[in-house]
Amino acid sequence: MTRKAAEDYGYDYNIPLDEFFQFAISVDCVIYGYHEGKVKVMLIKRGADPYKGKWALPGDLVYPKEALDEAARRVLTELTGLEEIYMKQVHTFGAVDRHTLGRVVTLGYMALIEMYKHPLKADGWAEEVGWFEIHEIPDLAFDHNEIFSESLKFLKQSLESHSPVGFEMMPKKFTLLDYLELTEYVLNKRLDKANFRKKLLAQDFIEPLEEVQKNVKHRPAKLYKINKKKIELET
Amino acid sequence: MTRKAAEDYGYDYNIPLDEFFQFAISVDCVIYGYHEGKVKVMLIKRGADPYKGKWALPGDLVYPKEALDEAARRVLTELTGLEEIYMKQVHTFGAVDRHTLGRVVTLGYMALIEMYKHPLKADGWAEEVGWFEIHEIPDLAFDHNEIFSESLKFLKQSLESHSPVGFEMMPKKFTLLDYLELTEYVLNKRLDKANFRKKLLAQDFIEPLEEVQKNVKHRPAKLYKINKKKIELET
DNA sequence: CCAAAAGTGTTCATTCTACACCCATGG
DNA sequence: CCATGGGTGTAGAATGAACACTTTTGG
Repeated sequence: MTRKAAEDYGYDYNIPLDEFFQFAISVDCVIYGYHEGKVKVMLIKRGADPYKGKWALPGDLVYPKEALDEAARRVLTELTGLEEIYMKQVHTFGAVDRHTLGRVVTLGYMALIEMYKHPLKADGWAEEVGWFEIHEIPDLAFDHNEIFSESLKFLKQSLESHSPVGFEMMPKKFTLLDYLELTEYVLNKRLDKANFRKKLLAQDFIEPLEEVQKNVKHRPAKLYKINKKKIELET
Repeated sequence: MTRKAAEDYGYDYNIPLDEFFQFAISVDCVIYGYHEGKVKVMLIKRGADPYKGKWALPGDLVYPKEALDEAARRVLTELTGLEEIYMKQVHTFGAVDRHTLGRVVTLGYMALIEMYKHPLKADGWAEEVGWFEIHEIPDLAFDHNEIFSESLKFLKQSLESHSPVGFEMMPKKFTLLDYLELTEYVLNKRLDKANFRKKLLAQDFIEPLEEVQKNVKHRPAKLYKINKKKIELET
């Protein structure tokens, strides 16, 4: 692309247009899962410099012919083996010196998975994969702590307003008190059981099943499911 | 950057790393202003192809050594002559074919200005600058209608929850009913005057002045101002 | 006096919060 | 029977919605 061509397109710069086409784009995913009362985030340990040995968010560069959401979905699927993951773009970070390889602008995504489902596997550039409780995230590579914080802020807001995202971390059939536990853990505060139940059951996307818990040594809890069709109508 | 060097950094791709550094980044700003009861958005008319003659959001390519917010602020300042503009990154768009010049990923920003302050000026690549009522936005160039919609969604949410952003479009001293009018226009519905007052005055960042309106042929309204310090404490 | 917009008070309905209580199961 | 968690009811406070009313100015 010559400068003349660029001008025909409506640009008029003092530096050649090519200079602008030097960026790389990456996606970094904050993958949340719920396991035994705790919400955790999947991190990978970097196997090479920069930040060798540091934990980082899983991510990758976006291919030149790849859509942004597509790239995020690729990372998620490769890492977890799951399709159909809830995923949302949260914020874009692009400090000039955030990456040592060159100018890399990264899109932070938040993803929620049913943790028990996914077969953990280390990737090519990761030595190790681990799950960390969201309240005990270590120092991460690059600006990943900031990306994590933004995503957590969003997750908290969603749970506080009872918008139907937390369910993406639960199994298809779940009890209301499991979900209460998840919410309490993320928000880091106790909630009233009775009021929480009422609030949830008032939402019409949550539907009771005829089934109950098995093998518990107390009164078995009723199981519920999410009706995704009703969710889509709301938005 | 050679492939070997890239591998040292922890990347291992089948295509050379350079291939990834082909993107350009741009920022597109949805600039809102309030004038005579109506909220409007600033658009520029494109002077060249593609989309010659179409209205578009003001924006620009990000320079290789420039931070993202910095680029957005540059666009805003160049266009309006104002410093200190409220500005917020909203969403990033990057469909593969969204731009004819090459792969350009764009960050949508929302900005709010005190409209009466700014001296309108057409830019190099714009034939014309115009303000359009937010409920009558024409077909825009690129994916700019989508960027606009995202920003409007955010603005509506902010106003509904009475978070202190709409004030950025008002003069330093304003009446509560002016602000009511602004809110009604954006949300496109009538609100109860009395309840709106109570709600607003309950927020502690809004403070009454000793001053009142002048030259009106009815009971003059009290003027209020925003205490920015209190806003920062909240967030 | 009147017109016009500013500003207040009251009522009723809805939602939130706290907390006490009952229920079903395994052992 | 008890322990354990599941599940319900209710009273009082806080908030929201609707609407009638009073106040202050210019003319």
